[in-house]
Amino acid sequence: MASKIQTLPGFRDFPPEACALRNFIFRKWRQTAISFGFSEYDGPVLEPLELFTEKSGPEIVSQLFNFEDKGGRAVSLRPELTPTLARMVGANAGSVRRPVKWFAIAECFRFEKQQKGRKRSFYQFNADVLGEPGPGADAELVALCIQSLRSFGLGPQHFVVRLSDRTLWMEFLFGLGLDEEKAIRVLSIVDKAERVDPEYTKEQLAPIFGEKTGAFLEEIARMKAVTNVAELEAWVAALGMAKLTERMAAWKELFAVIDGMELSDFCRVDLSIVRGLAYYTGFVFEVFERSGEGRAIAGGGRYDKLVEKLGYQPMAASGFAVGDVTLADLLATAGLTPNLIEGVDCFVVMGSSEKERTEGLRAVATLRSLGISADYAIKPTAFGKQFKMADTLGARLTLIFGGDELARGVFKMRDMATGGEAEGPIADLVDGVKMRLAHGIEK
RNA sequence: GUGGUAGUAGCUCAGCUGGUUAGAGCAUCAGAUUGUGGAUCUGAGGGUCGCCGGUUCAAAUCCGGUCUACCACCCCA
Repeated sequence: MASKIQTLPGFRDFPPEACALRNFIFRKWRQTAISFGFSEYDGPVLEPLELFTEKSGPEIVSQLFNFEDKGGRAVSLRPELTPTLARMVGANAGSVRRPVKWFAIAECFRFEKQQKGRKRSFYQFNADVLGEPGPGADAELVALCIQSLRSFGLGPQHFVVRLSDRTLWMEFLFGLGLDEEKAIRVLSIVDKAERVDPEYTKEQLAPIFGEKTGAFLEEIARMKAVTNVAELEAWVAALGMAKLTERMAAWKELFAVIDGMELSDFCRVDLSIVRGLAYYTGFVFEVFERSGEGRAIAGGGRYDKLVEKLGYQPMAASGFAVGDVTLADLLATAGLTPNLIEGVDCFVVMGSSEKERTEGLRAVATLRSLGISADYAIKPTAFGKQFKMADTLGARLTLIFGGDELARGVFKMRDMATGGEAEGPIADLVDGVKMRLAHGIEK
């Protein structure tokens, strides 16, 4: 036998059970997004390499599935959807209805070593609001993100949305006299601070703050202790920086919507969330698993400069993404993976005589044409075996087309859950079946 | 890219310090069962023990490499 060819590392097969779970997740995402008035879009899986390097810099190439196509073009499978979206909206900036509320469910690819929750191919639920710079857009996205998780049965005991603000951070650091470059360096140090030795953090900060490093770290500790808007306001007031005080209006607006939608239980202010990339410009948020590892489930934020960076008219933008892999993990650990076995409505049992087969097959075809799912044994099989198949396939109703029944112009229906049986004239097949499917048959 | 752990049937695993023809449960298929499913019993199929090489009279077992998975770094758009 030839060597068995497996899936590439980080890629998955989706046999029916896995596919059913995937589609279940997609369905919830789609339903929720539509219920929020978002419109679905999609884009090419393969894009010019520059689209991604333009946004994130040449360093990301090491994590891209990129190659040269036969026309000599540098191309890459998409690692995310945001640049595609920005292009699409930017190119149609003059004519799209604003605010743009769009979502996508897209397969994305990243060439990196896989581990739990991280594959090389995964599906992302993306939602974005463009053309609306105010906090209302961010609030709408937070709300959608929360509702999309709730639609799976997840609640505040399972996850928490941690909200932060890149604007607040930058103004704070500017207020301390840093320039943009230094401020960004400090952010990346702070971002990692939770995971590394405090002494190391101190060493990293020393060249920037000198002897004030200790004082800075104390201030950071106070800042990170903030968990709600009232505390944030108190912290800002104590600092006495005018720009930060101004910024509080946006926070109040954000939480006015979150409170109004009764989502406060899901949200927490957490300024330790900085998120890696420099292109975030305002509110940012991450959703974390509440129990156990505290893995990140979703993340997003405002990226007002990206559309312009891609060469279009400036347009405010904010968005988030959720991956299918971590979500499926979370659902599994929370015991919220539903039973996805989808049984057929009817299984038609038929005798092996020509008349029985003919009548049975006609019934199958009729039911199917009306959208009632129906299955049968492809090759003539013993009755007992056919019932077994009906059971295995999860049929709700078994229809029996046998010699005894046909001689009287009827067929028999058996409710596979109750074991109850009833007969009906073949002429009224559809009505009989619909009625029994709706109400079952008493034993 | 770096390091750690693991890999035996579709799944979960057993296989003692190397020793005939590699096992079990579940699952699948068939029969008991040619007009009634879930249960039970009987049987079958399914493995080059991840792959390549080495040591040995002899390797699933020991050694080296490699691939893959998981975990921790790096990164996280």
